[in-house]
Amino acid sequence: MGSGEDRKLSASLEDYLEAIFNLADASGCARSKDIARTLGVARSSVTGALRLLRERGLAYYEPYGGVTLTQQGRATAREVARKHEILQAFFMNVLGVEKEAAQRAACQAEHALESEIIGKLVSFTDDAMARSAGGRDEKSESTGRRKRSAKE
Amino acid sequence: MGSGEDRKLSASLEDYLEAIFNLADASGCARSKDIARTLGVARSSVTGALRLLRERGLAYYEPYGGVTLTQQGRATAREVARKHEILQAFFMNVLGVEKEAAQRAACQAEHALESEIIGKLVSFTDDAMARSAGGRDEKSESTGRRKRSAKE
DNA sequence: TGACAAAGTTAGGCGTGACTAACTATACTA
DNA sequence: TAGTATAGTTAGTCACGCCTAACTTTGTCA
Repeated sequence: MGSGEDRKLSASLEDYLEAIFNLADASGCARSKDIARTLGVARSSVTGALRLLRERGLAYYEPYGGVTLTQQGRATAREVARKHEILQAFFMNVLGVEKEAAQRAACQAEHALESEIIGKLVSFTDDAMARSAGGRDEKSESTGRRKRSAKE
Repeated sequence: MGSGEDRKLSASLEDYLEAIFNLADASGCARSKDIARTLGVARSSVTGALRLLRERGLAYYEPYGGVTLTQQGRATAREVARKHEILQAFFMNVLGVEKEAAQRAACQAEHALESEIIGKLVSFTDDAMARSAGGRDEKSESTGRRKRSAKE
């Protein structure tokens, strides 16, 4: 049991991972300050979280250096981000929830639901969208899952 | 700000409230031991939670006495239980998730979703059920929301 | 009515996740 | 290059939510 703890991540650490993933995706490198701003926590809380992610083998991180994710960290973050997108798409496109509220709800629910249910939600959302579109345009834009650039 | 704190309840306290509500519903009175068994926690954890619920004006509770909910406690518990039922119905009846998994997922998600989304989920689940039944039998059994005896 | 079992509480501890305050490192600019 | 602003870390604290161990209260029964 040296480096990579593989216990289930807490909701909080999943949030950090997702934030780092999105920031790195947008600007190449995640800064501690930006992570703090994104998640609405103090900078010192970020430092603590980064240490935990490093201990678990999910992030590369040196004090005063930048933060990047390990291969495993990216994989986990991508899974969290995927859940988020699927849930948000369901709330918006199927239930008709307004974007901000859908965003908030997805943030909460992404930690609560297992992959089995997420999988069923994807099929369901895609079907519902296809049904409501009545086949008139190209299919399955529902989950908006084609945008992430596939680095790694 | 004397007795009734009205800050948002933690997921944990919502669970306690729901358990007390269901136990009292089933057997008239919630025992500490049964709450512990229901939630899979130690008896001492229940004692702590009961004190918090009392401080917030949600439960009547005397050491070594029984536990009952206040009017506000019952209202809150009913809302949590309602969310649970709606979510479980959606997972089972719309997504086709197996009962145990739906139960588990509802337990997690009930704390994450606000009333607006739950409301939309009700309409959606009812519609979906009516659609899939093709109007052949009486409508809106989907959410199974007619069983709770309406005391108070 | 005294002994015993079951139920419940108290005390103390641990992990997590946040905070503030104060410090250190880094980067910018005059 | 010295001063200063910004970024990041460390130290200390707090609340929450759980645990175990030991204690107290209550109820039952011979």
